Amino acid sequence: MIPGEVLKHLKRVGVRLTPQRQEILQVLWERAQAGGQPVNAEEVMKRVRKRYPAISLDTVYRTLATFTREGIVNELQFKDQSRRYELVIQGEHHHHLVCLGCGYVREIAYCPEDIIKRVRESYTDFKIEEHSFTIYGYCAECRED
Amino acid sequence: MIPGEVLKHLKRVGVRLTPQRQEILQVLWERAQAGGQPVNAEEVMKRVRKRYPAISLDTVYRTLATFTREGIVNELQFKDQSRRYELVIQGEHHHHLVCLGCGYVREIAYCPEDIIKRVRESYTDFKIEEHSFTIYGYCAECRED
DNA sequence: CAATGAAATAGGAATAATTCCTAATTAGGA
DNA sequence: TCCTAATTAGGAATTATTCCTATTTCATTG
Repeated sequence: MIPGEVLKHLKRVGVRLTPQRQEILQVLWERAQAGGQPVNAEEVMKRVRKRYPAISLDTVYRTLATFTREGIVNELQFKDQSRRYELVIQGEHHHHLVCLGCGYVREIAYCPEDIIKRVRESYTDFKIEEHSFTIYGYCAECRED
Repeated sequence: MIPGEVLKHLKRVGVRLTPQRQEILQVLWERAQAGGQPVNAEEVMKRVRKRYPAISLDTVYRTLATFTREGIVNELQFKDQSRRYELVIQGEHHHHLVCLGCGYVREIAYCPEDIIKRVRESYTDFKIEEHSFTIYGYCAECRED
């Protein structure tokens, strides 16, 4: 089930709850339940099409952008050039460990908050909005040595 | 002048020193001298063409990939979808503060080494190769409030 | 519960960034 | 100087994302 909170939030900020958006949310939710591997737009489209065959890729992109703007979704940009998305779980914050071989993503709970705080204090004219921290390497299956 | 060390390194690892590569290196070097704002491939091509009009974009991409592989260049991927590159200055390591308005990049010296260490220790089956840490926000000129 | 208007959608075209392909050229060791 | 594997130019192809526009629809209001 889609978290009721999210639906309430969308309603509150005046984002219409179309069936397409509900399906996309559903797909993201299922993904989060099934291990939290981030998805790209293409993948979201494929999954949504199983239940809603007419959805366009453009709608998926627009919706993901809207959800990102509303803080419901995180838009991730790794080195592999395609954006991936993950549902934001309430009050949770994490970073990623990405395998350069297979692309598998693991969450890491640590966050360099101390550095962000220091940067905020030393660059007072810069208004910090967000940050990304990603560690790349090779997982057990992909490493060669 | 291009750092002699880099040329030596390329020779040592068997990477041919073509005029195209020298020009690209020169451009990256000049960029580093002039404040260190990272460049994308298109920009590198434009600059190289001033002195070497025939160079192709493909060559620029290939060369930047080669340099990255050799550790001479850092390939950066910010949220704006285009890759940017910067010359690696010997023994120096830094991260970035990026303006979401104008794209201006500032270097930050702090690095979350402690976290990387901890991750290395707790995920022993994962072979860490690199990491990226970027703070996004708005610079003095672009912030609205 | 029907009308209405702004918001959202489908579908395809357009754009942007990057990579691929191939014949021709060239660096640099022998 | 010769030779060969590495590299290049140029354009085509691919991939990811955004734009465009006519049509549809949500959800508010009467």
